[in-house]
Amino acid sequence: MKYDHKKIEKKWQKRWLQEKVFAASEKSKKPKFYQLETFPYPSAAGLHVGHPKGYIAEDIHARFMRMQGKEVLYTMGWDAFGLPTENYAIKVGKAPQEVAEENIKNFKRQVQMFGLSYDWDREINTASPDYYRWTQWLFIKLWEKGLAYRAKAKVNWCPKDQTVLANEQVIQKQIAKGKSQDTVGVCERCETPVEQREMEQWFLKITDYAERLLEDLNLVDPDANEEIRLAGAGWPAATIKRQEDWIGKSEGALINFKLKTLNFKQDLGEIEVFTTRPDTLFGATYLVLAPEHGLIAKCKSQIVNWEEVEKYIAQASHKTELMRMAGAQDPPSHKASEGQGKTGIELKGIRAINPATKEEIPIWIADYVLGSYGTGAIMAVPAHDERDKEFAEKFHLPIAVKTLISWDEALKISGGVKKIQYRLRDWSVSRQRYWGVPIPMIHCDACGINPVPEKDLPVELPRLKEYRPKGVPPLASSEKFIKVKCPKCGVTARRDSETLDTFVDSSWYYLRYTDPKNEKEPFDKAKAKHWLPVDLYVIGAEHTVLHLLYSRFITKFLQDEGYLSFSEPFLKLRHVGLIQGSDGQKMSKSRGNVVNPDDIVAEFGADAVRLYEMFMGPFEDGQPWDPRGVIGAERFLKRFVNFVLEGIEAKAKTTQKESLSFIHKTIKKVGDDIAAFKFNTAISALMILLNEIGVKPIAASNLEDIVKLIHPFAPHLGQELWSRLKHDTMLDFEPWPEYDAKLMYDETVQLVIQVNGKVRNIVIASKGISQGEAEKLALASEKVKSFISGKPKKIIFVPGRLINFVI
RNA sequence: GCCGCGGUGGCGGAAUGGCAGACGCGAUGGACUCAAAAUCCAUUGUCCGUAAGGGCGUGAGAGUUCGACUCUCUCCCGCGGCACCA
Repeated sequence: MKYDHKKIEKKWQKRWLQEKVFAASEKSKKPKFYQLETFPYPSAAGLHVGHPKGYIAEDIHARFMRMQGKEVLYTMGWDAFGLPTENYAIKVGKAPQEVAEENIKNFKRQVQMFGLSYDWDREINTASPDYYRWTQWLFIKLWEKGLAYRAKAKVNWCPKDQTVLANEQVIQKQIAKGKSQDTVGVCERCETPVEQREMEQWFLKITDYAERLLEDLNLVDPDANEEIRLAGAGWPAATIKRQEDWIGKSEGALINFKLKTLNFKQDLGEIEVFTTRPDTLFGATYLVLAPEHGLIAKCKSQIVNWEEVEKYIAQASHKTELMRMAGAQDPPSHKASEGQGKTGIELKGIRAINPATKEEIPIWIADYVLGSYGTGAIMAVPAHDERDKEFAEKFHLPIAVKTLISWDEALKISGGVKKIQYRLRDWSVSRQRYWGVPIPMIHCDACGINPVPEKDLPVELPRLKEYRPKGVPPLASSEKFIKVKCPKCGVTARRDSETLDTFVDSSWYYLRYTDPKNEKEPFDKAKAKHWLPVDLYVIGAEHTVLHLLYSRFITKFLQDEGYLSFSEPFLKLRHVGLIQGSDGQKMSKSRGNVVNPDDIVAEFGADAVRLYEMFMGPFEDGQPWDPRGVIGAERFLKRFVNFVLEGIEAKAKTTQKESLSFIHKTIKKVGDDIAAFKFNTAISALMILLNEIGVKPIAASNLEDIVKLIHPFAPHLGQELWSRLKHDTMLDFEPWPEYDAKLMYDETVQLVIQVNGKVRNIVIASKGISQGEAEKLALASEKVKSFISGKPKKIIFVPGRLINFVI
C-alpha cells in the first residue's frame, strides 16, 4: 500500500460520521469518562495550526480511554455570541447571524478534517435560542435568589467597543510616559484605554461564594476512592494559586476611630477602618479615606478647606482619563519618582483619636485607598507599611516608632472585631451591545424589575437592521422589542435592553452537553449526574481565572438549588501551550506568520500534522512551528506503514522473542505517557521501537499491538492498518494491549563502571550480578585498572546499574 | 515591586540523584539515479590527539553527595500573572 493519506482519511472520516461511531450513551454499562475542551469562538479568520493542538491531545486521550474500556463523552460546540463577530459583521455589512453561521460552518469543516472523534449529535451553539433560553433561565434563577442585582457602579467603559467590561476583561498595559513607564487599563480585545463611568449595571453576586470558591480548591476525596476525585487534586498548582490570588482572602479587623472636630457642636461619630495589622495599632499616625468615602460629604460643614477637597475628589474620579492624557503630554524631563508619587489632601477641621495612644491624628483623603475594598478607609502605619511611609514622607506626616502588640490586646483597646475580606468583586454582566443573550427582565414603573415568565422564554434576539453601538444598547432602539406588558400588573412596561457577557454563556455549557436537546429543562438531572463532573478539561492558560471561576460559581449555585449533586465541575485540568509562528512570535495576521491548517493537512495529511503537533515538545509549553517538522512526522508514518505491511507478509512465520522485551516496554511507556499528557515522549518511544525492531521478524499478535499503539495518534492510519490486518471492527473499541512486566526486562544489563564518579567503562553483565562479581568484572578491565592504584576507599554498588570505586 | 514558571548542541527537545544531548529537524559524506526529488546507509556538543584515548561541557558562582541538568543557597537573564486590596 502506498501511504495515500487523502484517500484513507476521507474514507474513515466518512464512516465515523455516518455510522455515529463515537456517539456516547448513558445506557452503556462501561464506566463513563467525560472529556471537555474549551469550545471555540468561531472567528471569521478560521483556524490556524495552533488552535487544534488541544483538540488533538484530547482526541488522543479520548481514543485511548475508549481502548481502555471507557464510555467516553467527548463533543464540540460553538461559543458563538460576542464582540468580534459583531464587529466583523459591521465591517462587512452583514447580519451577525449570517456571519456566525458562516464562521461555524468553516470551523466545523476545519475541525473535522483532523479526524476528531466527537459525538456530533451533541453539538451546541450558544447563539441558538434552544441554548440561550436556558442561559436566560439561569439568569432568572440567580435573580430569584438575590444573586443577580442592579447597582450603580463605577464601571470600566471601552470607548471603542462602546460597552462595559468586567474587571477581568481589563488588562494592564505599560505605556511610555516621557522617560518613565506607567500603566493603563486597556480593553483586552481592542487595547483601547478603558475609561471609568458611573452606570447602573447588572451584577452577579459571585462574592457570596468567595469562601467556597477558595476552600473547594483544596477538596480531596474523603473516601480516597480513585474513581471520584474532586477539584484541585487534578489541577496544575499554578492554576490553583492564581484562583486563590484572584479571590484574595485576607484576615484582619475592623477598628473604629472616634472623630473629633474643632467645632464641638456636632457629633461626628466614628470612622471604621479595615486593617490586616491590628497589631500595629500604636503606630497609626493618621487615617486615609478613599475620595468616594461617604463620611466626606457628611462632614462638609466641619471641613475648613472644602473647596480644595472637592477639587481633589473631582480629579480623582477622572483619574484614568487624566492619567492617560497627561501621559501623552508630559515633557521628557518627567522623572519616575515624581510621576508615580501618591497624591492626597488633608481634611482640615476634623481629626481622629487613635484608640491605643489616645492621640489626635489627622485625616487625609487619597486615591491610593480604594473605595471598593474593605471600608474604604485605612489607618496608616508608616513605621510598618511601605506605602504609608512613602505617603508620610511626601506630606511630612509623623512616623511613630515600631510598637507591636497582640491582636487580642489591639481588639480589646479599640473595641474592634475580626473580619475577613476578599479581593474578589461581583461579576458585572451587562453589555450595551447587540450580539448576545437578551437579559430576560422587564422594567415596570409600578412593579419594578421582574423576570420574563418562564413560559415566555426564550426572549429572542430580534433581527435589527441597525445594531451598531452608540453608547446606548442597540436593543433599546427597537420599539417592537422593548414594548412589553408587565407580567405582574399588565400595563405597558419595558424589556431590559442589555445583553449578557458571553462568559455567562460559557459558564454552564459543559452541563448542556450531557443533554443537549432537552426542551423542558437545561439538562436532565439524572443525565447530569451520570456524566458529570467533567473528568478531564483541556483549556488555554488564559482561562485560569475568568471562565474557570465563573463556571465553578455557577456549578455551586446549581448545586445549592438542587440541580446538581456535586460542587466542583472539573476534576482534572490541563493547559495547552500555544504554537508560535516560525519566527518564535505569537501567530497573528499582522505579523504574517500564520500557518493555515487547510494547506498543511492537504499536503501531509491529518495524521502527520497530528503527530507533529504532539511531537513538538511538552504539551503545556509553546513551541515555534517548524515547517520541516511535519515532514519528519510524515516520514515516520510512511516507514510505519511499510513496517506493518512487510510484517503482514512475513506474518505467522515466527514466534520470535528477540524483540519482545522492547515491545512490552513500549506498551507501558506509550500508555503511561498518554495518561500523563506526555505525548512527545510517547511518540519518540514509537519511533525508537521502529528503529530497534527494524527488519527483524515479529509475531502477528505483536504486530497488532503496535498498530494499536499508534492508533490514538494517527487514527486514520491505525484504522486502515487494522483493516489490512483482516479486522472489520473499529479499532477504537478494541482493548489496549497489555504489557507483561516480567517480559519488560532483558536478561543482561549494561553495567557502568566508575572511578571517583567518572565513567571509565561499560560492560555487559547479567541482570542479577552481585557486588562481588561486579567488582571482579570491573577490575578485569585494563581501562579501569589504569585509574585505580591501591585499595579503593569505598565501593558504591547500585544493583543492575553501576559500580563506583572511590579512590 | 510582588508571585509563578523556565534557562541543556545549529534548532524543537530527552534524561528528576547513576552513561548528558534520547527522538526528530537541519548539516556533512556516501549509495541509488542520465539527473533531481524521494528513499536508504554513515557521521554530527566542544577542545587536544594520526589513533587508542583523554580534557571540558546543562545561564553564573558556591554548597550537599561516592556521584548533580536533577537537591540547597546567592546572583544574572527570559517568559507569564498580579499590581497601591491596607
